[in-house]
Amino acid sequence: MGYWVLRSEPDAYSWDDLVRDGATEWNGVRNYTARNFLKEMAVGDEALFYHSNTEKAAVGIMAVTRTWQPDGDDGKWASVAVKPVRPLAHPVTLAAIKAEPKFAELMMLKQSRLSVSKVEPDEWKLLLKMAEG
DNA sequence: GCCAACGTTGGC
DNA sequence: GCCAACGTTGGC
Repeated sequence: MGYWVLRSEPDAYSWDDLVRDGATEWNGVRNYTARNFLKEMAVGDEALFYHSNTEKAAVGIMAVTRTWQPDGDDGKWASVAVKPVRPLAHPVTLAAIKAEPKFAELMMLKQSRLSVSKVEPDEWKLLLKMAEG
């Protein structure tokens, strides 16, 4: 089971949009590192939906429902299908993540511009604890 | 193949 | 609105 963070500007596509849609194709990623992570995703992997820019907080949990398929015409890019699992009881803000020493190695902090990043299992547990504990 | 210039992104 | 980080592009 893999764990991920998927970032989106809520003005462009938000958690509420995903809940309304019931599922979505996570496409439009145009960064090779992020693309490679999309290709690693397996059905059943879980991902936090992070609202960048205006909100700067993780707000919900998604599940991967289909592995990658080509995105765009040139065959270089990839997208996966996701669905909402549940909202977080308490959104986990970027400030809270930064304040926790155990997240020193968290990829979304170390590579702050990456729209798709990986989460280690122990990091995932702690994130959920902060969100729901 | 290297590296400077440039564009984009995201946080503040 | 600004700036830092970083990926991409283009000239050599």
